[in-house]
This record gives sequence, structure tokens and C-alpha cells, in this order.
Amino acid sequence: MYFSKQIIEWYFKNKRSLPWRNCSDTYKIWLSEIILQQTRVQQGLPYFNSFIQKYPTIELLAKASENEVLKLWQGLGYYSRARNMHATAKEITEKYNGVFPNDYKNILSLKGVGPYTAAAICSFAYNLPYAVVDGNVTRVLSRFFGIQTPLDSSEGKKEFEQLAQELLIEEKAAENNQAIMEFGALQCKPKSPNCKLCPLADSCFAFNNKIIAELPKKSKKLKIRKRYFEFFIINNKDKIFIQKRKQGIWKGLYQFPLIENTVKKSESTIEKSKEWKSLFAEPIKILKISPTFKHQLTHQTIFARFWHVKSKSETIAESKSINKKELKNYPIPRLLEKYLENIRII
DNA sequence: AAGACGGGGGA
DNA sequence: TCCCCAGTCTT
Repeated sequence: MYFSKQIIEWYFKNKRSLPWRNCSDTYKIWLSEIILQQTRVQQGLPYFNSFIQKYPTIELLAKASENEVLKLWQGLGYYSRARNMHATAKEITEKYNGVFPNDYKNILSLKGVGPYTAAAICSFAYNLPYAVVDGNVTRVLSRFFGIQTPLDSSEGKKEFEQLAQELLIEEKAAENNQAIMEFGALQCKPKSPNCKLCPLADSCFAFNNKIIAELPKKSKKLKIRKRYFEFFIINNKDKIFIQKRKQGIWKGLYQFPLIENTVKKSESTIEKSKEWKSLFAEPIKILKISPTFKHQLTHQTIFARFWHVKSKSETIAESKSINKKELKNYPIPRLLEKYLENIRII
């Protein structure tokens, strides 16, 4: 009880003013929670504003096309969030008559809504007593209580959820949940937390035992795979070829026709490959090959080159031909967006 | 239970 | 570089 009260007191002194706070609009609360999954407030904020501006209601979001929604989401990453959010907007409009469900079970059943987001919506919108457990919460709890259980283990998840629920001041669920997350984000930060000014330092296990940097514990370490992407910018007068990604990374986004390798290959090897032959039925003219760009993601490193080629073909396998000017309407990966920004300047 | 899924920022 | 961010879904 002391813990939660201190946290809430700290919150009232230090909280940021954010557009989805102090509002009971379930649409804004839900939208902000989807955007903020694995995403910093700073990065998500402009996206929240543009979504609210373009789609002021859930019904308007539901009416949009998936391409439009992905286009607005472009650059934010984890694109399944946008696809699931769009599907949920449709479900709420059709199945729930446009009224956001107001109980934990139905909210949890929505696409893109897991235990964290369900608890967040229930508490923020309806003040229901469900404790949120996110990266901030596990960090704060593991440090203050000295919990060594890895947060990415099933025991750890259970342990943190149970503790967070016990600590929750139920009648202040909304405030309490906001408070502990804000405390984790601003005060008890992952790197160099501000322990000197922390109101809880005296009772903090990690601070008193000088193990702040060791908590929280994680068991899995990440494997980063390398991928080599050869994109083909195929010019045929004012037309350009694009294709929609069907699976994996950037699913639902568009790209230029692609040859992918798991190892680095030379230009001549690529030109002799069977992928090349199936892509280009007729001989093509290579105008330019870009330098290799390195695109670093959390779980993979992508090395990309862009081949500018001239082709007389009207069709390219698995691709559609669009007018160059239409390209800006299609959602594309950040990697392609950056490249297109550059060649415009150069 | 483990992997896949983006992109940006801080140290 | 590596780690983490208001996690969820798939395998």
C-alpha cells in the first residue's frame, strides 16, 4: 500500500500531459494503447494525432481501406498492429454497433488486444480493477522488490502479474496503472535511472543492494539474422512495378520486385540466378545499381540494393504496374521510403 | 515455450 | 553495438 501510494503521489507531481489522458473516449484510449505497444510515447505521439485527425471515430476508421490505414501507420513498425486495429474497428462497428465493449472478456477477445491492453483499457476507460503489466511495470517491480525471475519466462509473467494485482489500489485502478507506468518511463528508466531523486529509493531492494543495472532479468537473448535484398526499380515509360508482401516482415506493405538471398551475392551471380530469369522474361537494361544500404531492425539486419533497370515488358511476375505518381499512395517499408527520399535529392 | 514482428533513441 | 520501448500472435 505504501508502494502504490508513493507511486501515485509521484505521478501527480511528475506526469506528462498526453492527449489520451484524462479522457473517457474509449476510441482514443484503445488507439493509443495499440500505438504504444513496444513503442515509445515520443515516437507514437505524431501517429496518434494523425489517426485522430484523419479518422475521428471508430466508424470512420472501419470504413477506410487497409491500404489507407497501413499508409498512415507507415514507419511505425509492427504492422500487424495496424491490420488488427482495422479489423477490430470493423468488428466494433458491425458486431457491437459502434459501441466499445466494456468488460474484460470481450475486450480481450478483440484482435490485437492482449492481457496488457485489455487491462489498460478496462482501467483507464471504466476504472475496472485490472493491473497492467508492461515493460515499465516489470522493471519497477523487479527492482523495488528484488525479483530475479526472468520477465520473459512463464513463471516470471505469472509472478509479476500477481504482484501487480496485489499492489493495485482497486478504487484508483486508472490512476494507479498510469502512475506505475509513468514512473517506469520517466524515473525508473532502463538505463541510468534517477535514483538520487527517487522517493522510493530508501526501500528499493535493487538500490540498497546496488544491483539496479542487473534488474530486471531476462533469459532469452536475441538472434539477429542477415538478409540480402535486391530491389528492382523497373521503369517502363511512366509506369513502375510494385508487389504486395504476403507474409513475414512488412506484411501488407508494398515493395519493388525483389530477389532475396541469405548470403551476400555478387551482381553477376544475381544476374545469372534462376530468380532473375523468372523475374525478367526479356532482356533488360541496367541503368544503375545503388550502393548497399544497411537497415538495422531489432531481429534482423537487411542489406539492400536498388537496381534501376529499363524493361520493355508489360508484366513482371507477381507484380502490378502502376503510374509512378500513384506510388505515394501505397504503404511501403521505411527502408524504401528512405531510399526514395534520397534519390529525389541526389 | 519459443520465435516473429519495425523502427527509433539512448548509452 | 546492444538494449529497450504502455506486447501480441503464430508455430
